[in-house]
Amino acid sequence: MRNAAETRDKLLETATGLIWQSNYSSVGVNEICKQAGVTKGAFYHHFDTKADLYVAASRHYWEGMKRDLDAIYSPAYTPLEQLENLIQLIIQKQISECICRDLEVAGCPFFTAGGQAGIDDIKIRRAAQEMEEHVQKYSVALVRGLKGEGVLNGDPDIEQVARFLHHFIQGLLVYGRLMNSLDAVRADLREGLYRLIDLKDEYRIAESEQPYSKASDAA
Amino acid sequence: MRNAAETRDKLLETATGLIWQSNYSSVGVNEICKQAGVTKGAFYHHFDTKADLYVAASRHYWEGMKRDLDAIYSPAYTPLEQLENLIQLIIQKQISECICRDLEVAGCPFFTAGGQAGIDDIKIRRAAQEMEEHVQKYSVALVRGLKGEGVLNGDPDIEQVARFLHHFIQGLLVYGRLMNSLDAVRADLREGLYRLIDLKDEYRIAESEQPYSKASDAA
DNA sequence: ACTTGAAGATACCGATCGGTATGCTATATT
DNA sequence: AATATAGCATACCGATCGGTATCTTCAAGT
Repeated sequence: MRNAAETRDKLLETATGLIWQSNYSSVGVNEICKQAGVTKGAFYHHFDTKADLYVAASRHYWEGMKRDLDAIYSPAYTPLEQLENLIQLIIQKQISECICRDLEVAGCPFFTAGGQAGIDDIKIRRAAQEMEEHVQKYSVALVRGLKGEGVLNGDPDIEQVARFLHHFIQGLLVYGRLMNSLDAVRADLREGLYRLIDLKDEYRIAESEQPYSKASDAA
Repeated sequence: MRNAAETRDKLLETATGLIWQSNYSSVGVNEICKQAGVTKGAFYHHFDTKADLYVAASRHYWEGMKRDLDAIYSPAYTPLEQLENLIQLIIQKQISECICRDLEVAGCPFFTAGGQAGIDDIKIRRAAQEMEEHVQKYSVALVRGLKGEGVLNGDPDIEQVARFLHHFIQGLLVYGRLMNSLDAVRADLREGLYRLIDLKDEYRIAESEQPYSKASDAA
């Protein structure tokens, strides 16, 4: 009974990290255990299968992301500020998540893994779908706020535009990861989102006048 | 010397198919050989490593896609028609590629695999980058044509918008695959692209008046 | 103090992994 | 016809795969 929760968390985070820098099927249980400093007996004491660990890690990861999203979508901010917060968060996350790794862009390991899962890996797929549903709610709220504020052109389908954001962000992050270039993400993120939500020109922020400097790592 | 090219092609296409319905690292050499009706000796006669097969399969896949792209981007079409062709091709490809498989949406296996590859799998990454570079040229040509035709609002950065298309399409296909819903792709593809290229309203085609019916499978 | 069960350690399981060594066979070359 | 080599088959390699069986340890409940 010596520190069960800590062992579990260590496994969760180690697994997330390893899956992050490669992918689900190429990361072995042995490797996870070794890096987590945990024996296999302990592993299978906490999780029935490797897939179950994955699902747990996915939820664990979402909890952290939920905190971030709650923060940037706080009612303390206007919808426009929330949008800006989102842009900054995406960039910032790539930096923080890639610390101690050799990647410039991480993306979301669980989402991409879910998109690559075969029909057989139902658990993996469901985990990604679950996260997708969660994040979609936040995006809908953002777009609804923007629309309510009257900063969008036309009369868009809110849920559809929310999906647009998601598609684009995911695609961009995969691209950024493929090219191993965070600058590639920076170059396209803002303008792409602006176009997808069709933000009125007068509310757009030019790339040259970004609020924070790129290197504001100060925690 | 009995039919070397055929054996090679069989391996290439079998590998592509298998990787398609799952992913690179979870598909074994044995499985590929078995399904291709080829022995392991034959496999390693044609390819040095599994990764080399993957790269070859990637190029083989690109050759087919290049033919498709050359067809839809033919000078016989106006830029607007080319755009419409692209939309139809993406949908159609998902249908044709998924025949005999249990997936509704396939996406591009090589691109997503490249995006998930670790730093170590340089070959896999390079293959995806290579294909990315190729397809980007086509997208640039499309956007340039559209801009030249004067059907786009504003004065967009052509290369950037071309990248936008790619990000969005890839993200959407991963989403469609995750949800296993081709309708999800259909629902967002056209409108998303329109917004990213900022096509003038008068040139947009409403979802309800699509040129071909959804079920036109006739080869 | 004694029991109980969670937490974890060690050793092992058959299966499969990517890859190799060697041999056979048919065709092309001389 | 003899030879050489591409094309392929069979058998096998050590390593690793996900998972299990069994054991110890330690802390809480009574």
